[in-house]
Amino acid sequence: MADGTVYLYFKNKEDVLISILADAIGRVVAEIEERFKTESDPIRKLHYLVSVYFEKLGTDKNLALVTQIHLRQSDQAMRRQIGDIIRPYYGLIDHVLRDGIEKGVFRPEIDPRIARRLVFGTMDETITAWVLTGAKYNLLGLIDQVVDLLVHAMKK
Amino acid sequence: MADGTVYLYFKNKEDVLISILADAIGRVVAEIEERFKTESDPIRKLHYLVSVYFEKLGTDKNLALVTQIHLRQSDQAMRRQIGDIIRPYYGLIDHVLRDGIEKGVFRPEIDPRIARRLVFGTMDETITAWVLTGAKYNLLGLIDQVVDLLVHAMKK
Amino acid sequence: MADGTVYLYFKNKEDVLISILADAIGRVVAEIEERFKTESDPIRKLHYLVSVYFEKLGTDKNLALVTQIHLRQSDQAMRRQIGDIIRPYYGLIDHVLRDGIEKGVFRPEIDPRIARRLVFGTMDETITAWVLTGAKYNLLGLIDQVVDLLVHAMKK
Amino acid sequence: MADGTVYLYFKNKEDVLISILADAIGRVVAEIEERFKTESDPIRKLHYLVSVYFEKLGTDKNLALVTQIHLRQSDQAMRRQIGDIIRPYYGLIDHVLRDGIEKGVFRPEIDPRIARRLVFGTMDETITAWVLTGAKYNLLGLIDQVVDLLVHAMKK
DNA sequence: TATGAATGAGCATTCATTCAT
DNA sequence: CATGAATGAATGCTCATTCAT
Repeated sequence: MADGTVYLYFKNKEDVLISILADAIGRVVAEIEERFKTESDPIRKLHYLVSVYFEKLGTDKNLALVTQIHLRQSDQAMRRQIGDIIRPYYGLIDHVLRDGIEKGVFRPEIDPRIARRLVFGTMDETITAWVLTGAKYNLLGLIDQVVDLLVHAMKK
Repeated sequence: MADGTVYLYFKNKEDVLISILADAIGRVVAEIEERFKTESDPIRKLHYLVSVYFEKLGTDKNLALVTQIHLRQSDQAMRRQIGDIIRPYYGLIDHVLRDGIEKGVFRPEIDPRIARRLVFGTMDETITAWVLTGAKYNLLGLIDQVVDLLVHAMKK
Repeated sequence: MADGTVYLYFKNKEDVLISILADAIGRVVAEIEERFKTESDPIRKLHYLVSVYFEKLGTDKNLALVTQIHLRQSDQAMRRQIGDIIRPYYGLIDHVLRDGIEKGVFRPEIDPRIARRLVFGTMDETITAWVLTGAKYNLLGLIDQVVDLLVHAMKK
Repeated sequence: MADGTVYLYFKNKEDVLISILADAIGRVVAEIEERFKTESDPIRKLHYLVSVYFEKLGTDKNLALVTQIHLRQSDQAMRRQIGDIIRPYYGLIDHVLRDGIEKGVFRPEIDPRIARRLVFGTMDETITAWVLTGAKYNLLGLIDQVVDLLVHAMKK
């Protein structure tokens, strides 16, 4: 595909990266929401929250490069757009946390906003470390250990 | 300060950013190491690990902008340098985790490498979120809640 | 032509200038070598050596500006490249000088290295003077007089 | 001497280089003119013309660097000044040539303007080659061979 | 007189974007 | 629809010059 062809389908480079992110996050969120319809256990929900995200990025190195490397070089205007796109996923994390608290599985004293950063930050750091090594090992093999730590952080 | 002035003190733009990071991490690590000489409780060590880092960035918005925003736009060569600079801090995290496991405070089954990403990823995400809001609230007020989550994630 | 366009065809500004020189000298040398195949008289060879060089620069003011003005502002690294490019032409001068001495046309006591500087220096000075006047007169009209001086300098 | 001190004595960098040249050429011209008062042989005059110039540059590498390298990077305005400064030396060359023709030593058919380029071009090329090798050999050792070639170029 | 830290105009180069084909 | 050569705004850096001390 030639350089110029991109501009037939996207407004600019920003639009390309944003679209890739929006598409990926959209699928992740849709898949998780679908699953949540039939899943009520907060811990299994949290496990699913992490595994779908890891699967999507862990099986698509280029996508991971976009989200963990290229999108980090964005300016303020773009960062706002990124925020808008990720918000639904943040919403799912918040939902799981509140649900877990409500159901007496997670500690009621945790602040969902801070716990959300724990969850997303841990995932993000794990994926970035994996990308920067050149995706040499299997990211999916870390899911259980990551979820175990997150669950312990919040559960009663 | 004029454009050219910076080149009297730094080799290039990369050198400016790297020097700022190296200086800050150096101070953080030195301060923590000093404290660790008289502190043996892994949980209080972890608290200190987080608070010194938060204090350094939370009281210097420009430093936080450099570490959370500007340094993220770096190329591969620079990322390796950044890795070298942060490694001592990673070493401190690892030390606390191993020490906590040895002393029977943290669960022996946790993988320190993954737990390190939990610790650093949570801190990083928390600080980035703070910077992106324009540092409108006090970052230091989050220390106890962040540490509480991290401790629960790992303790027996 | 826009600033950036040149970088589609050349590595950098140095490459532009060097390529122009290499191309010109390459043509000059090829033309002279071709002629030398059927020419055995050293004096006529010397005449041809000068006239091809003068013709190339004397009919292309921009080329002359590059060789006599722009390429003189080069740094040490570039000067070495220039030396490598001009060497074949120097080789032709040396060939003519040695050939002339062998054939008993030029004085055997002349040092070819110094005589080469006489030949090239005279040509260079003549062309530079012409360029600096704005190429207001016909350079080619000087060929016979220049060659006459050079021949007398060396012949028995 | 500090950077700024230069500007107490010279208008700008151009002025520094120009002054160095003017001073050197001035001394060379004065010395030659002095000698010419008691010398009437055109060939010995030519020899003196070359040797004083070679001596001045050949015993002061920095001066040679200025005249052969630094002054070549000048712009049009500066080149005119350089021309004005060298003109007296050109005048001496012209004088010797005309004198030699008048006295029947040099061939009457030579054009002094072109012969001047032969003389100056050969000297210039010889000195530049010497500077570019790092002044590793003794320039003065070439005087006799250079003058011999120049004399043969022009004498009857 | 002398200093040298600070200056900022100038320039080579890059790269996201355009547009004639 | 697709191309890719051409574009030129943006930027990192240099270096001759200035000026407060």
